[in-house]
Amino acid sequence: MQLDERKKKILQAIIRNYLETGEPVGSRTISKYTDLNLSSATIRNEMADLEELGYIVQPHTSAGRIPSDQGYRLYVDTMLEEKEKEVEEMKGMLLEREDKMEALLKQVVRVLAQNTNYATMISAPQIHRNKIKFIQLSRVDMGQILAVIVVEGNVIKNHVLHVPDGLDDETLLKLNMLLNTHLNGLPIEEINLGLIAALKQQAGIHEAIVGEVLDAVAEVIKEADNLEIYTSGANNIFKYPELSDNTKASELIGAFEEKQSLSALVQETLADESNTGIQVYIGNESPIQNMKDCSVVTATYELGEGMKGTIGIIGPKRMDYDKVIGTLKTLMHQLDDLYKRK
Amino acid sequence: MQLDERKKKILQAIIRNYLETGEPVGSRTISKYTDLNLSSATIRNEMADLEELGYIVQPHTSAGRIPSDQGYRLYVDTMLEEKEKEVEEMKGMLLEREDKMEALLKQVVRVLAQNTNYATMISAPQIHRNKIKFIQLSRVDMGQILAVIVVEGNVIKNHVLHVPDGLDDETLLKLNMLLNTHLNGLPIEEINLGLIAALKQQAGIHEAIVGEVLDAVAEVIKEADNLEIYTSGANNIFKYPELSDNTKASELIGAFEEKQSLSALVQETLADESNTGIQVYIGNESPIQNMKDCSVVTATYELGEGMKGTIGIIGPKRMDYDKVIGTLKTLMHQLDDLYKRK
DNA sequence: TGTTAGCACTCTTTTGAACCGAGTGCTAAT
DNA sequence: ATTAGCACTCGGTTCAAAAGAGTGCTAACA
Repeated sequence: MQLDERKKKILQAIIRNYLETGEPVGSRTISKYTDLNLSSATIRNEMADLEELGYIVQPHTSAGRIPSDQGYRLYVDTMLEEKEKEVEEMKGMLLEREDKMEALLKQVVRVLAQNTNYATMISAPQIHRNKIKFIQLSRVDMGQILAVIVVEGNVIKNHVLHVPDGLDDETLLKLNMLLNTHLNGLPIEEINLGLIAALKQQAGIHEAIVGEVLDAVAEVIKEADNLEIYTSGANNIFKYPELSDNTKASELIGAFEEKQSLSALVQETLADESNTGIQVYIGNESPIQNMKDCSVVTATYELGEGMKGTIGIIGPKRMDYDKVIGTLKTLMHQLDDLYKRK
Repeated sequence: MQLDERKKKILQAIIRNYLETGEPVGSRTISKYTDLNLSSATIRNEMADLEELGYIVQPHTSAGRIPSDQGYRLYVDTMLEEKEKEVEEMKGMLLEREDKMEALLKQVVRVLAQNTNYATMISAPQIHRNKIKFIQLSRVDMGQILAVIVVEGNVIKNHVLHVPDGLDDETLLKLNMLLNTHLNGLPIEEINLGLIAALKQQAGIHEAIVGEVLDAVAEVIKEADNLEIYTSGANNIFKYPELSDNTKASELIGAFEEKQSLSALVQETLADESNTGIQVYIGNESPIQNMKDCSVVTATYELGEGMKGTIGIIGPKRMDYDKVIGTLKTLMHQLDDLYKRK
């Protein structure tokens, strides 16, 4: 048996209706609300076929049909007709351009959640911070030295050193020279034990300071790993009864709070190199086990210089894929614009 | 009518029992489980009195009694006997001392949530950043200048300036001198339009740079206002049926995600100058409307130098006050120790 | 041969009645 | 002042019946 044009139309009608109502849809509904002009009986026959083909499912004998994961998948892959309306509103809200990255991301994720009524997340762009650009020690106070470390991508790390005995200007200058001549422009991987030992030796009695500075450098690298993730609208899941029973809600909220697990999503998304930059995970396809009753739509955004991040929208399987994907697309363009204008 | 000793004992028994079970407690239960040696009938009479006095409430005619807000209040104020057990466990977990403030706070709030099974929050200590300690411009790159601003409390702000035309060493030195001589040690309030104009004039063609630096200074102050709050264990509320119906859960989760509303709690707590540093808000007493079905216990912690922050525990009204208050107390001591050892 | 009307059948949801049990309030006895 | 006892209340449970939604199948039809 094959999926002919009429079956497709019926399937589409079933899914559309189910997306709206969240209730199983029966043959009469379809017969009335499509322009196919077929009786409910005919629809019934077709529905039996569609079920056999695996696109729809009956929760129980005397209920209507709901889309299976496979049905959603077909819908997303071939039947979407993006609608652009409503998305325009968002533009205005984002135009109040923000300088601070963190504030921008928080704003984006918030607007997105309000706009879609789903739970949303965004990961801060990952920056490959390989080279040390600049190191400087300055006296802030008697006994307090500020170490500033700048690595590629203008990621800056501050560290305050306590120097009980004080440090005269000359030594400070010498240490600065020492650090800069040896470390400036150096790829981080090349800082090895030998180099560290050499530095410490040259620093003489101030080797502790060099040690602390190197620790701070190490921390910059470490921070690159545990990427920051911002979320919003977690409580939107309560708008969908199929997700808001106690255990499911608890699991989802937990996953959202413990951002750790969301990073799996980010990894997965960044790894995949599809053409559009948008991916849809339906039910069990999701890389996060807790979200097997949800659909997850992710997008990769780029802020120039290869700074890539991930946006994710988590909702019920019957989410409004059209709208979500449309919204994400415009958002991606907007972030692009934002960067270019900078 | 008055609250004599026996009534107090009965009330205490009712509350204790209700804290454990979450079910309305009846007269027979009390008669059996206390050493008062009274029949259920007598207890019934006393309970009727206690209800009239407003300490307990009947959900419906043929149910047992549950404590009213007023009842909880009396219990918390006069009947607690702190038990220290269980709390010891926490010590170990915190001892892996963390240097980064943010990491420490996240760890604390997480341990606390796991330990108590309630939802928890912690606010980063508020620092009065009044004086500028140090300003420095350094060249990082051709065309990129890094401005570092340190204010009291060692709060550090970095800002990268783009200088398309470059800047020779001499000018850089001059600008540094200019900024430091005028701004170093200056209370932030004293930076007024006159001073700004004077600075800009002296900077001549580089007035734009001075402007940007001052903007960055302004931002440090702004950041002091929207204090950071970390949360954990929001999904613990699902462990208490009385909080996990759809609308309540949604509201609570929302409040937790939108940390904005939690700041009201912080303000309130910091304002109050009680002796113990621990406050208990029961039901409607809570400063946050969404939490009127909960109890909120807050503590103020101090990290020396007047850096004060707030810890909050949010749970059902029948929370284990003894344990929570005990835990908070030891935690406060621990944070104290942590600072002193630094 | 595809479509449709009709009907028996299935299964969930709703409704209502009966009943149970927990707990109270009150009265009368101790 | 305390208590035993009893009638009463009211939510929860159970069960059966009815309603409703939807299906599958058959037979008729174009």
